Amino acid sequence: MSQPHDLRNAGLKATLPRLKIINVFEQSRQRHLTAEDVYRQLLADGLDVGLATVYRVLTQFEQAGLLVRHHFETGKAVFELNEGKHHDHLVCLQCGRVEEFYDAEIEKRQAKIARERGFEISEHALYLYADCTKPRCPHKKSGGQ
Amino acid sequence: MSQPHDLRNAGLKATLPRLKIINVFEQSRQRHLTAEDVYRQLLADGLDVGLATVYRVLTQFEQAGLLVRHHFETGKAVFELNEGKHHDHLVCLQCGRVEEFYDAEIEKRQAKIARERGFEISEHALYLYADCTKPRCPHKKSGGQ
DNA sequence: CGGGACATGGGAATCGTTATTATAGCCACC
DNA sequence: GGTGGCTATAATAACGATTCCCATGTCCCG
Repeated sequence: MSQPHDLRNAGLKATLPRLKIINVFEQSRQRHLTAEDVYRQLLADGLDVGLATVYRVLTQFEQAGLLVRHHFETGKAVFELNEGKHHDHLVCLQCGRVEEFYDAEIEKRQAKIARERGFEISEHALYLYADCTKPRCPHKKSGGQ
Repeated sequence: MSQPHDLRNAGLKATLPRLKIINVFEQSRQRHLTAEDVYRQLLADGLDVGLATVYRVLTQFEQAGLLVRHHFETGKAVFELNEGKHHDHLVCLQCGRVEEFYDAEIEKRQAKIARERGFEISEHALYLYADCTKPRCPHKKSGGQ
């Protein structure tokens, strides 16, 4: 589990809510969590935290580079631990699970397209939405935490 | 401009708000409009329409396949006419304008990635977010119409 | 043209998220 | 180890985007 040290390195005080929030991500079997997910998990763990604090801390963690924020297509934001290696997302519309992938050729062509139009890519988001209707859909929609 | 017939084909009554909303998209020089954009344009055109109606109709049009909805990263939805040809989006973070592009190689590799993992892509979204800090940023944030 | 079904408008409600503010917790310094 | 000062927190209000609700208006088949 995360050490106070991690937070200090990120320029953040090691408060209980912050430590617990990092912990939720490290313990969760779902990589991608909404603010609401994190909030409910904290309450379930017996920590009486405010929803506003969860939002504030998630944003701070994103700015500190500890988390990455995604918007998928629902309109609600989801967060995942930032492990340094960029990847894109394949979202299964049947079970809601998210698979990650990386394709160097796609990355290369994205950069080329932007360059041709006189832009510097600052970030990008590639989401594939798929139906895995086959019986062997690898994931079940878990009831979650 | 759109005919009542178009709407009837889509299974929708040809009401004045609906006809006008289609018209706003056909007349606008901005391809991508928010519900608010459409609403303000209708008021400017002298049609006393309700915002709720705009949202309702945009959703109906999306379901009928007349419009496509995107979420970019702002959280607000934008709509564009569905002209049948798929494309991806390059979003300028400076001026808010959207450029469209299509890259066959990227499309091919997306399909391949999904296939390798046993998925059928039902739709996908590729957004490149860019800073065009150069003085020659090709678009100014227009006040609209 | 008239009746019935459906669409509309207006405002209130909802949802996700952010701002506000008085109180509580963290930690550098002693 | 205590304590001051500064920052983080909880609670709630505010917020913008979107949806719901329902009395009224509009469309269209006959």
